[in-house]
Amino acid sequence: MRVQTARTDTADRMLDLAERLVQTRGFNGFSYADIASALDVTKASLHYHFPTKAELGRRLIERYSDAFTSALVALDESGVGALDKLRAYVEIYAGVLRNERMCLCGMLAADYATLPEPMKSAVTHFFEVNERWLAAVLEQGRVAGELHFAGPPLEVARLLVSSLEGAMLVARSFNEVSRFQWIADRLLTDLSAAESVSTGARSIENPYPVG
Amino acid sequence: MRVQTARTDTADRMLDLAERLVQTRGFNGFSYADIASALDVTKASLHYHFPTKAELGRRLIERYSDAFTSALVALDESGVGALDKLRAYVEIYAGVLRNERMCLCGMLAADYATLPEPMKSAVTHFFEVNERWLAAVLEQGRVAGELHFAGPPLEVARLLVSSLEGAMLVARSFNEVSRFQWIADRLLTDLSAAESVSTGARSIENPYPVG
DNA sequence: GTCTATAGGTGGATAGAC
DNA sequence: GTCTATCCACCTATAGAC
Repeated sequence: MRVQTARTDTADRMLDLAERLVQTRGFNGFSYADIASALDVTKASLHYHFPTKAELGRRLIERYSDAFTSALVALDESGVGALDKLRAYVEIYAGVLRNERMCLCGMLAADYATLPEPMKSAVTHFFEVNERWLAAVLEQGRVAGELHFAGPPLEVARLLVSSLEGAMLVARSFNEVSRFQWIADRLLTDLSAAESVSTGARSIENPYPVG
Repeated sequence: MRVQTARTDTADRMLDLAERLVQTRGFNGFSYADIASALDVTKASLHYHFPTKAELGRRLIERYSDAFTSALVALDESGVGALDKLRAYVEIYAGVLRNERMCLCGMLAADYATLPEPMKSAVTHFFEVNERWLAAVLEQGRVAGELHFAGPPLEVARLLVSSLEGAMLVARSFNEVSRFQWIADRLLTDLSAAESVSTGARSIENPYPVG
């Protein structure tokens, strides 16, 4: 059993940069040359670790999805209430946006038609995992009397995922994180109040700086 | 004053196809060669009408934005109520999605970081126009007692634009228009009911088949 | 207004030395 | 595991004939 010598493995650094490039420029908006020059390695070295761009893309989603899932599991094990879970969930998105990025899978959803098949199914799987987790949280909150909404939790969960992804997409164009924050706050307010009573100043803390 | 001879001008056909390619594959997901081969012309001919890809992109947004604005003006002049305006607005989006496309400017928002400057400002302008129009409709509906929401209309308008864009983005990945329709219906229901009472089957008619 | 031809560059990807 | 060198397909864009 051998621990990696380098603090950050080369392949990981490649993935880190590739991830940022996809999240900012899209899957068709960067090249192996971009990564190679930034990391001071050759394209050939990149191809050693990631034979094809399709494979690189697949690995990116895999890693991103796993990290996301871990964060959601950690939230479940934290024992906090449903509303706080939703706040933390929103904060993950906000952290991504603060780094001037779009959600990896939200970005890939835009590029969807041009993606190789393995990446396509990984993208939709990401959304489904998120929707299922949110649906469970919503149900938990409804049972606890903490959240109020009509209809199936999964349907509300889908509204949340779509709205947050869209809010990131648009807010990033304006380079205004506040655009995202206001929308996210309003979505949560509408769920936590018995009737639609969302006015005044809302703010959310900052516990999950991510990505 | 001379009417174009051809039923559809060549430049228009080029724009039509380029628009579809951007809406399905993104601005970095197609080439002049794609358009040329599909229309049976040469790349050089394309460059005659649209010297650079940046100029082609700018013209695409211009045309799309103008068509959208015309549709909104027509709605204003139709004299229908605020809720029906919102329904028609949603139906424009639904029509785009049914053609297996993403909103042009929603797609370009994903490609934003890679766009030439003139395209960037045209994209954000599109969103602002939509938000302003929606804010006016929301205010109209609130005054008429037809819509119920708290806070500034512009804030709710931004929620609507972002949520609809996100719903298109995600629904297109699943190739499920119904995902979009459920979310859009729920958004409108939440605005039209005094309290959040959205259950059961909702449906919306189909008056604006669009691009 | 459309064509042929091509420039000049970059894309993803591979062979083979070290 | 990283390099040099290279392939070939494709990219945006232009020159100049018709």
